[in-house]
Amino acid sequence: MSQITLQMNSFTEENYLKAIYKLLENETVVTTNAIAEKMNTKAASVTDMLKKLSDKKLINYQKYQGVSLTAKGEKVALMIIRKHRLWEMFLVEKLSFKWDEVHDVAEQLEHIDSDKLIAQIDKFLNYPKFDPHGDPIPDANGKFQLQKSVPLSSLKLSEHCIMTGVVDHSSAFLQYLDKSGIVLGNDIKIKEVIAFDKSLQIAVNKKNTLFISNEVAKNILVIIK
Amino acid sequence: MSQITLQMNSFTEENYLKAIYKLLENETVVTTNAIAEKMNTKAASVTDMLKKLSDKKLINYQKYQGVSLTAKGEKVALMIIRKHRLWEMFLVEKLSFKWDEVHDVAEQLEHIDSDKLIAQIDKFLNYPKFDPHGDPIPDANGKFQLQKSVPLSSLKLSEHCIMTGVVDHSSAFLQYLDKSGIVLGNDIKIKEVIAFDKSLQIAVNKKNTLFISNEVAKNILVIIK
DNA sequence: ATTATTTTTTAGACTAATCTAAATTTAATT
DNA sequence: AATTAAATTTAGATTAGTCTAAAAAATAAT
Repeated sequence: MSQITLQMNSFTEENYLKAIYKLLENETVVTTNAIAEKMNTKAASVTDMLKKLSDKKLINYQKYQGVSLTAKGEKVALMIIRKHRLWEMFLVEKLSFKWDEVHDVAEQLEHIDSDKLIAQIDKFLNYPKFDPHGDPIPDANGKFQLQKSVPLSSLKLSEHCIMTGVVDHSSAFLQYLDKSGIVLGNDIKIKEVIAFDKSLQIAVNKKNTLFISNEVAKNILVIIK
Repeated sequence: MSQITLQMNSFTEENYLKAIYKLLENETVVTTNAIAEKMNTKAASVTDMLKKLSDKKLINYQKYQGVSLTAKGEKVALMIIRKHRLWEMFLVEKLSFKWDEVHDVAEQLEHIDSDKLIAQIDKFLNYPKFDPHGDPIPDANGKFQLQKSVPLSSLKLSEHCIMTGVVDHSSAFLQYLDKSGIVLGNDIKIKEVIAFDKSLQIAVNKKNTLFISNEVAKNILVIIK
């Protein structure tokens, strides 16, 4: 049986590209040592991989000069991040994982290779734009929703928003949200801002009115509608 | 950082164990060549792996004598089969994959390592006992449903079952089944029982509705879901 | 019961990803 | 500008999994 060798990237290559992508969010060029630290490996191993990724035209690399991603490399990285975040969403929304339990499993699931699978998961979740940590989920073309999440505490009176994530992942906080019926994707409107302590009166999904402290509001991430 | 070497099996080891398990369903001992063929590899590679699996006490192996699984090896194989079949079920039931589209993806998903994940998928699917092909799904202890087949004619209204075999093996009957599109492993639901002659209206695979006589129903063996 | 054939194993080599230790290049400091 | 320190790369090994070709064992056939 003939086996088409479709230019696939190994798990390891994918992980390097993802690490480089994340490091590039802060810097314009990333160093060998930074990658080694992030990947929990040694600089010599990184150098070897950089040559390989460079040969495959996934990164821009000149000896001793650090690396950046090519358009092709960035696309690959974004698709992995897309898969990672969609799987995290799936685990939380459909399989009742806690927000702090999903990472290790998503690290594995992000490498599953099936366009149909990820398209169906996306659909099953109703095309979420943010993952449970409030991070944006790139679409199938690698484009992000251009709005980024902000703390609920930064909103003004009568502003309208959608809950996208949390800052504090402690189970104490998550349990509080649970008890209060505040769930990812909820529509939240600021009904009153108490000047004294910056506590808020909010309407959740246009009916459930409740009071939350500024401390809580600072830990809830939202996008403004 | 100290890395605990938790006796994990690689993807490759898992695939060998699964292949051996499947070959053992027909034979009491399996040969190097049979494994090579199933794994799409060469006999020499198989020999190397057999030594490794034997060292890990996952198989019983004596040079030139073929192999069988140890209790430990069988447990590992069963857990992979469990994961494979649960994932297939998930893909078909929740993500609207067709039966013939699920295999390749399930081959990847079966190696994801997370007890919680598989427990939750099982729960999410409401603890199915059979996969979309009618194959039984081992439980978390590696036990299969030891339910015995009964004639379809013994079921009550709206009961749900899986076709497992026939009583009458005549070619006339088998041709009738073929023509009616009733295949081993099919999901069958009793939609109506005609009191007068005990004939049935059934839904095959949740869509294909047809009428069968009591005579036919007596000759179709099923297990109740 | 020998010989021929098939099956299985060994020997030696290859690739991907990693490592340590040494060499080289760049950056920082006097 | 010269020297020291830090970062990076090279050289050479290692491990998992694979391969080809040759050797050894088991099976089949005369």
